[in-house]
Amino acid sequence: MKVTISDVAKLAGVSTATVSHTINNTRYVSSETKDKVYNAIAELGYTPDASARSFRTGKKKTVGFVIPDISNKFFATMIESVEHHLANQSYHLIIANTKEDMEREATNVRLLTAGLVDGLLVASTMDDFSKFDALIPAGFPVVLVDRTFETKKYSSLCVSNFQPIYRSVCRLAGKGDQRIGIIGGLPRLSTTKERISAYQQAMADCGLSTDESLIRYGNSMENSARACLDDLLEQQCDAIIVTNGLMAAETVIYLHEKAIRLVQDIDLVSFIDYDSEFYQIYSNQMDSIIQPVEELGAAAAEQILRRIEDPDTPVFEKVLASSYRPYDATHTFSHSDR
Amino acid sequence: MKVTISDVAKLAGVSTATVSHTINNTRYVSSETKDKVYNAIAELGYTPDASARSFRTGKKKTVGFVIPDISNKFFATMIESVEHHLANQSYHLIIANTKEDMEREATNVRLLTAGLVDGLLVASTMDDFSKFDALIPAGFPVVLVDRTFETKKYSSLCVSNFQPIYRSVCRLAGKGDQRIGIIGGLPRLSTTKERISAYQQAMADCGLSTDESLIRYGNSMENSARACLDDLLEQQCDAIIVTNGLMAAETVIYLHEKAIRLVQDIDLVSFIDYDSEFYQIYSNQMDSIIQPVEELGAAAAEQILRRIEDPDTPVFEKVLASSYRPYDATHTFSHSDR
DNA sequence: ACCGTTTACGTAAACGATTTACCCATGGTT
DNA sequence: AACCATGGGTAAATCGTTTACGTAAACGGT
Repeated sequence: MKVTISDVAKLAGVSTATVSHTINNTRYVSSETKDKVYNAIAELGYTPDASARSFRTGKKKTVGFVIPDISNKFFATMIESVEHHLANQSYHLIIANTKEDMEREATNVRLLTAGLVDGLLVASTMDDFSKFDALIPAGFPVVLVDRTFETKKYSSLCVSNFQPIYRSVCRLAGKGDQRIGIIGGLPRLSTTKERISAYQQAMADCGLSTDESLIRYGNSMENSARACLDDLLEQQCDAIIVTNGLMAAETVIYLHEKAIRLVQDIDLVSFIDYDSEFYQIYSNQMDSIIQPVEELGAAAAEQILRRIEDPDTPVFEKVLASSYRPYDATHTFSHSDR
Repeated sequence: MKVTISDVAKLAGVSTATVSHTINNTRYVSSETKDKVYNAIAELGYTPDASARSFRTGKKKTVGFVIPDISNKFFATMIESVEHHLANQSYHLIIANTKEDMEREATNVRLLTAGLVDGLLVASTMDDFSKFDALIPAGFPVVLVDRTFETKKYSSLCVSNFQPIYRSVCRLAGKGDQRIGIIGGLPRLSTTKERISAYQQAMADCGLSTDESLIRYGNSMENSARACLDDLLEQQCDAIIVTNGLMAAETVIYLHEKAIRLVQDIDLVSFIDYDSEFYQIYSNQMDSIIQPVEELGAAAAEQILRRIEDPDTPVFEKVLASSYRPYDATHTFSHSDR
């Protein structure tokens, strides 16, 4: 049924070694022999079996991406970018969704590292490095993306979190806002910690109250921002900082429901996905923090491929700068047109 | 270095066959022997090698998903749904993005079917069935998703396109709209064809002009809706139908820029992603057509697994009903609050 | 005591590619 | 003429599992 390399060899009148070498360009083969081989391949419609190949060579030409939420635009764009750069090097991408569940992350990492992929990209939802570390076989190529741990054991790529938040607090303070609230993501994540601590430091530096009740945590899923907002509004906030694009959308919608106007009644600063419709609609009414997602994906793909090539590549860490964009009321899309 | 099944067998004092059988529950093993095996496995930290396994069995436990645009919310949600249902059966998902490029689709399908996956899900961007068909090895399990071809050669899952469009035209006509324009997706796609023909038929049935200039095609990428809108607005349209969520967002933004008000100045009907912020914000100002994406993904996963299990499963076709939701001005999110 | 039959496991041959080790011409050097 | 280098090819080992087949021991019935 299935046509194998020896069928080709037989038809071409050469050995399987020669067929393999001509296919893979792995040593000189005379052009006449090459022709014979290629003709036989064409005639039989032969395709080398990928399983057999990766079994023998140990290379699978795949990388895994363990990610918390595929349908979150931020991660979806990252997947797209990673896939694009991997495909260029003829690698394939296997994705595993964890829904911010540590158990699912563990299962997926175990499965993927057990011979399914050559390397792993992880945006981890783990609260503790050792839990994560325990899942990785010694020497397995891993690159942490977006979320990292304190250790220098694995390479990591992320996006600046501290600076844009710090700056935005300062700007709000400069405008006269006193009570500035913040909605963070899951408290266990490195990104959340960095953002919250930037906020706290900036508040302190600006001489503003660092009241605990101004800090709330959502989970970036299931509309959790609403509860946070209820709390913050009760605190009479002049401004609110939202630390991801999903919750930003929830926030805007909820404020509208409550008839609280952006700019006039409350200032909003938010992480937001640049390529979303949401950005286009609201970037004239709130300060935006934009993360370079494409670049993050590109760099992650590049790094994991490098580590797969040479597992002894020294650990690499990079922080890509996010950009902070104060709102511009003259932006093309203006609600006040109506 | 690597610990294999025979290391385990040796340590446990049994044969490799026994180890294999205990791991896979594939024949009776006494509980004492089982214990010996499991102890040896634990002691050595053995994990069966997936490549070797899939080489031997021919099963890779993966399915490929060839998709036109990962960062499009519609497809991202589908990926999420598919991944979820596959993971439940301990299958993995390999994704390949085509960006609506037929060449890339061809390459990806070829690569994936050459031993990388057990089955393939495709939302094809091909204009011609035979081009697609030529890529698929005989008997390879394939399920077409969302976009299909006229033939009954492959199973397909899609979403109703005709009915909601037909209904929306009738509703608009009933409201007194005369010139109803439509923005379709890529003309070569089955979804586009169905939607356009529903539109044409409904227009005719309602006694309205089926002027060609009321039909425009965008490409669901790179802001192509704007050009379409320019044309349609020139045609003095009372209403516009937009056939996917991405272009719907573009449309709303563009109309705002032009200070054309929804409802008052123009009626809008659009396919829209239910779980998007966009839906929450605008579903009170335009009629929505909502596709059951989750269900589509679930059904697709189920079908492809079935075909992988038994390639002789008769070809299966299903159309899931989209829902048509006339707008409700009393919807919670109301712009007029402001 | 003898002969099936079951129970519980072992032996060894695949699976299909890559790759190593080896071979045989041929031609050029001493 | 003996020797070596090299180009172009072959045969066979190898990767780690699964699985068809085999078999020894225990059992039970007559």
